[in-house]
Amino acid sequence: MESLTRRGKYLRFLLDNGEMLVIHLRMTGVLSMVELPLKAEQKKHLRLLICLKDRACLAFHDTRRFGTASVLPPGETGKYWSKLGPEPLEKSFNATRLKAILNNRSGPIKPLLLDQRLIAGIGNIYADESLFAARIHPLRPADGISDAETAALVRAIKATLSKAIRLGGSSIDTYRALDGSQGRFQETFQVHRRAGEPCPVCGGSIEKIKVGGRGTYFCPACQK
DNA sequence: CGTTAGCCCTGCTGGC
DNA sequence: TGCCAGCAGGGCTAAC
Repeated sequence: MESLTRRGKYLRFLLDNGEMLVIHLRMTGVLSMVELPLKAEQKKHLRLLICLKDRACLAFHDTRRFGTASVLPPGETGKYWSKLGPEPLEKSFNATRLKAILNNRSGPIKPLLLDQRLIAGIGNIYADESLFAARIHPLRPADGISDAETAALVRAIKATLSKAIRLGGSSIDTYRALDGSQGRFQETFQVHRRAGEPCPVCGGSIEKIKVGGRGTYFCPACQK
């Protein structure tokens, strides 16, 4: 293997022969190192097994089978990503950039944050937490968000994603790191999956609604 | 073109 | 206590 990179939510393994293995874990996908022979439990929900040397293998397990893995031929490793929006942690993702994305869009802000063609890599958890940090209601029309709020939202997205990465991600359900360890970002959720619990800022009750078909958690007092 | 609804899938949860 | 409907969600497609 030449290199392992990430673009949005896609893992990209560039192989020696120029092909690219692309893996998307979706919600329940897990990568781990296993050793042959596999135990019965390791065979359950196994989707892909890549054996390297000796008896060491990279295993891709996925209970819900939403995850994907595919191999791109050498000539097609570039255009695959052309539809994805900017990386939110890059310097070039700033208030000006986000403003341009939200401009002239009358729909609610939250589904736009989840649209990978507009911004790459923000999932449902991180959209909820970012909007809370920026004090923006998830149903706010995107083109009605002020310059100051747009700047706050950029800061919130960067801070939320950075913190989640630092804490190893969110192990709500099945997510584990390669070594099997759990992420700890879920311990710091402010609003996500906390319906009925008190808001950490104002003490009011956190509400849950559906936005764009996704469970959405927010504080109706803090987020306007 | 923008927006929305439905589908895929299985394990867990909540309500009775 | 046991059962089962409903929920969870990223990305794709279809429909409007």
